[in-house]
Amino acid sequence: MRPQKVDDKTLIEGLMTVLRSKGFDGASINDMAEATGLKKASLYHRFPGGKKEIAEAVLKYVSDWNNKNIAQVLQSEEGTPKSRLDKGLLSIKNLYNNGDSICILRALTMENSADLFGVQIEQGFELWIESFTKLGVDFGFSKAKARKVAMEVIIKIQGSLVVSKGMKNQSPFQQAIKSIKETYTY
Amino acid sequence: MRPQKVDDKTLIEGLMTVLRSKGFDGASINDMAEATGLKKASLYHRFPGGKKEIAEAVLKYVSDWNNKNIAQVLQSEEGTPKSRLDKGLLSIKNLYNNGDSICILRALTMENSADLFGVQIEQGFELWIESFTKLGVDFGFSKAKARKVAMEVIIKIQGSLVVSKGMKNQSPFQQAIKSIKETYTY
DNA sequence: GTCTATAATATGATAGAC
DNA sequence: GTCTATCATATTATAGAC
Repeated sequence: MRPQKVDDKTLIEGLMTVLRSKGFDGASINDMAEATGLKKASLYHRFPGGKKEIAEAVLKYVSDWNNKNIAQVLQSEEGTPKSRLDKGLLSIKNLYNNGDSICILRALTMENSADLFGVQIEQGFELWIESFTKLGVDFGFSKAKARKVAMEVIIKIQGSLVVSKGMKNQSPFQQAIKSIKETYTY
Repeated sequence: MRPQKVDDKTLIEGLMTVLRSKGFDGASINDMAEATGLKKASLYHRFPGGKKEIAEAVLKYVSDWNNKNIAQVLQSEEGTPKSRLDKGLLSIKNLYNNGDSICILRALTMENSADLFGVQIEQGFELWIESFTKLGVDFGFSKAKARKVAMEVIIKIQGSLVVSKGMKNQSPFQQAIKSIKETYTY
């Protein structure tokens, strides 16, 4: 065996970048090879199932990231609810490059990819909603109010990302993050 | 010349359905042929520029639709602001099949399509924002407040569509429409 | 204007050398 | 584990009959 040219994490992150900027149909194996520095056949060696397996691995990585940087941060026992909110929102800002990137769940929510990865996409959204709901409860909201606010938060993040990308202007996203802080602290 | 098999409007609407459910890269000319009942070569006859020209024609159709059903309705001289809001929101509900469909501007906001149709997409969002801003002014808001509310409305619509599609549940979209009415009437 | 047939290219995927 | 070479298929696009 030759030495591994690209480590797993770097590889997955490169693949994720391609998938979320081009979508499942728009991202060719060649695109992925160029982005990661591996050749097509090497990608097939590491993901024998081809493009579908690649997307599944990326979604698994995203799920792990969400658990670590959203769920665990927002629901941690340490720190005040406010400090956890700030930390979570900072992770989100970085995740979306301050409004310049698309959410990969959104990028994969087209007919073809939604058919293939519907469950993973659904669970991704669920995790965010549950995490923000629990945070709202810690802020003193009733369960019902907390869930309502959580939905509004997720919707605001997703919507502002769509608008920011469509209008080539990051401020809708940045404003949305600000207003989410106010939602919880006033 | 043989008789025209499909009229322009029916054709464009069929093409629009394919484009917004599969995206620019995901929609093949064959998909479009099947959806419209024409053969590939016939599509090339009517759109010599191929897929790009098809998408441009669809975006032109969308722009006209927006002018007629959003801009003109919201900014009409007739009726109360509230009645115009209700009429516009009803058009929006129908446009997105009550939360079951994706916004075509969103579907075409991927790297490839955004590069090709960036200006049209940008103008599409602009039109919505301007229209809702003017409506807000008619409701008695200051210009600044009206624009802020308009941005929140667009973001809420786009975000709720993403979440509804991702979670296979139309209620986020339906709730969003309700809450938009409240935004203007309380 | 629509169709069948076909060309040219891109893409997903595999075989086999190193 | 990575690579070059290759294949089969899908896709964009065109030619020419009706």
